[in-house]
Amino acid sequence: MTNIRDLARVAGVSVSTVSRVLNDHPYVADDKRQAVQQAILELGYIRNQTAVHLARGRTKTIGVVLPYVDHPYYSAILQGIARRAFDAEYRFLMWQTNYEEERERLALQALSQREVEGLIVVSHALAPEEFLKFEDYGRIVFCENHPNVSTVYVDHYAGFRSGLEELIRLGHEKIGICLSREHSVNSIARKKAYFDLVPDARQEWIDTPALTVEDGARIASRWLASNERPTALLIASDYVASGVYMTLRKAGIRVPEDISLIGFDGHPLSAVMELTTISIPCEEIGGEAFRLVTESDKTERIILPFELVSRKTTSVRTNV
Amino acid sequence: MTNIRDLARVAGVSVSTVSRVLNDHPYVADDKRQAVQQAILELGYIRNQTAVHLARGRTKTIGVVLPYVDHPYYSAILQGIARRAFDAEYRFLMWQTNYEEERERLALQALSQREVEGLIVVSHALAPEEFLKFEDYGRIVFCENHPNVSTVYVDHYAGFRSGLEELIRLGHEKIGICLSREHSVNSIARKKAYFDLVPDARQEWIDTPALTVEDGARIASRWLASNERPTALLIASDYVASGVYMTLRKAGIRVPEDISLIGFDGHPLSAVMELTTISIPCEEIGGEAFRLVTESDKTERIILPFELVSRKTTSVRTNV
DNA sequence: TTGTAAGCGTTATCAG
DNA sequence: CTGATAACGCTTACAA
Repeated sequence: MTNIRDLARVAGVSVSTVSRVLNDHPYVADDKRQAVQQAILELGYIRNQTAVHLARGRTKTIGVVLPYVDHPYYSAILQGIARRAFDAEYRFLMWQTNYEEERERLALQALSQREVEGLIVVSHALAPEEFLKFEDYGRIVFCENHPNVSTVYVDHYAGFRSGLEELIRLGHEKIGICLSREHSVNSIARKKAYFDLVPDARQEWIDTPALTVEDGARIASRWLASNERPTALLIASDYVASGVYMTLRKAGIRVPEDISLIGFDGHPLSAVMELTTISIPCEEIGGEAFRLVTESDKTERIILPFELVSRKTTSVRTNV
Repeated sequence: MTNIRDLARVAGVSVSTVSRVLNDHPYVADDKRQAVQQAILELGYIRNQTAVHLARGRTKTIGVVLPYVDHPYYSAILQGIARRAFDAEYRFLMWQTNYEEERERLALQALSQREVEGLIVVSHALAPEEFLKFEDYGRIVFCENHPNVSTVYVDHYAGFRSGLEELIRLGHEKIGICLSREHSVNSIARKKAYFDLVPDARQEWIDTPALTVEDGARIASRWLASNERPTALLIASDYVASGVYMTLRKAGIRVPEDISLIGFDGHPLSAVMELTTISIPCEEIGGEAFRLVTESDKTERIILPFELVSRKTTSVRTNV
């Protein structure tokens, strides 16, 4: 493999001059520059990035920790990261973790080993403190609301609150909620909003996990089988809400007459399904997280807005 | 930053011994091994992967080229790649291209610059030959059916054929198809199946692009507005099919009485929507592609199966 | 504007 | 089993 030294020899210059040409430095005489470029062509030289990384002491690569790729919320965030990374000529490595702590630790290890310069933690199982132990090795940005960390997030307490307020306004009293995971920060915030706002909030009306369309089907079946049914459901994901919606309709339940449904995320699917939803800017979360991890030099907290989008799955309570 | 030399000094051994300990080589005396391990703890040593990469001449990283992350087909493949990569202790860099040639070229550049050892090209805009020019730098595996390349794919001609045969068997004559992109290899194969099999195949009954739920809504509107309507639609993605389905139902069209619908991919959504679909093993495509790019040393072609899953959106033609 | 030479932090060969 | 020492391919003071 031809290297910078071969180039120098053929071009009749020193390696530093070659390096300067390669990096578009000023102060290189035109004839030398051309000689180097000529040699590059002649020898079919291609620069070895790994060597550049080592010599520069940086990789222009960040790491992304997320539980699943195959889920609209995460893939939307990833899309946001990918876009910004491309523009900034950064690369990123991804750790798809299934929420397994061991996998998350591997990302942390990569950070300490200087493989990546920073980490975007989209969602995680490990305690935030575990991540912060590695702060010395590079910036760590979360996409969830933890105290004292750099984070880009949506206020899920307020988000859920707005959904619940809407349902209460519509006359609903028996309201159930569906949470993605039992103990995630987001779920805890959402649960708090539920108990704070809904007088008749009940533990048994909290369903979890709510991550996939299949979860939606399960939640609907459970609702159908229960003897005291909520008249409204606030569901932490449009995907899941779609599953609930379709399964209920299949069973002859009328939405919104028999039950009101509100989803979350504002996924394009919700528009086509005419699902009332709380829309959040997923791509922007990813984009901003990328910005923080690469550009910011202090702990920053960015709160992105949500918006209640009323469509056809919510209405005034009509039954008991 | 403490390095291998510091370690050697503190442990009272040579750097080679340290390296041996680090790499679990045999032939290291127990006391020296322990001395090194002691030093590692003492100095809080962490190995620099970039240096390892340079010295070893390999990065244990592959590249993935794909147009969008935020699409169930691609994210499912990505999930398959991610899983296998994790197990094999490989990392991967992703180029999210929007089908822009310039972006695809950057992935190729990374291959030639030895940043990645191989490339999985899930879908692409550049001609396959452009990719093959870079074969010297590492293995390139496609997830589409091109001649003379390593590839993992589903026979989309046969897949579409099976869907069309089903519709014909059900008595449909006026059949339309929806293709993801106009000129992709998959679309060409599918179009061929259409013209080969459907006697009354018409150019105007081919709708494209069909990639997003919104495309589904558009396709449905177009169908509603047309004066000669197909009685059946074979749609290249479940996502799009869902959009078509919901939009038609909204307009009072009965599925399958008024129109039969078949989707593609076998996405979980199709089950909940009771969509007839042609199911393919997306994750396995990714997984096998990873295997080929990292393990195989010859041009290999792997054809993965599809399966027609009949559900509630197809029936015998009842109207004209 | 250019060149020399010392890194960057490892691995790996080869002699002992 | 162990240690010198030469790679790996590039960047970057520093001196000229």
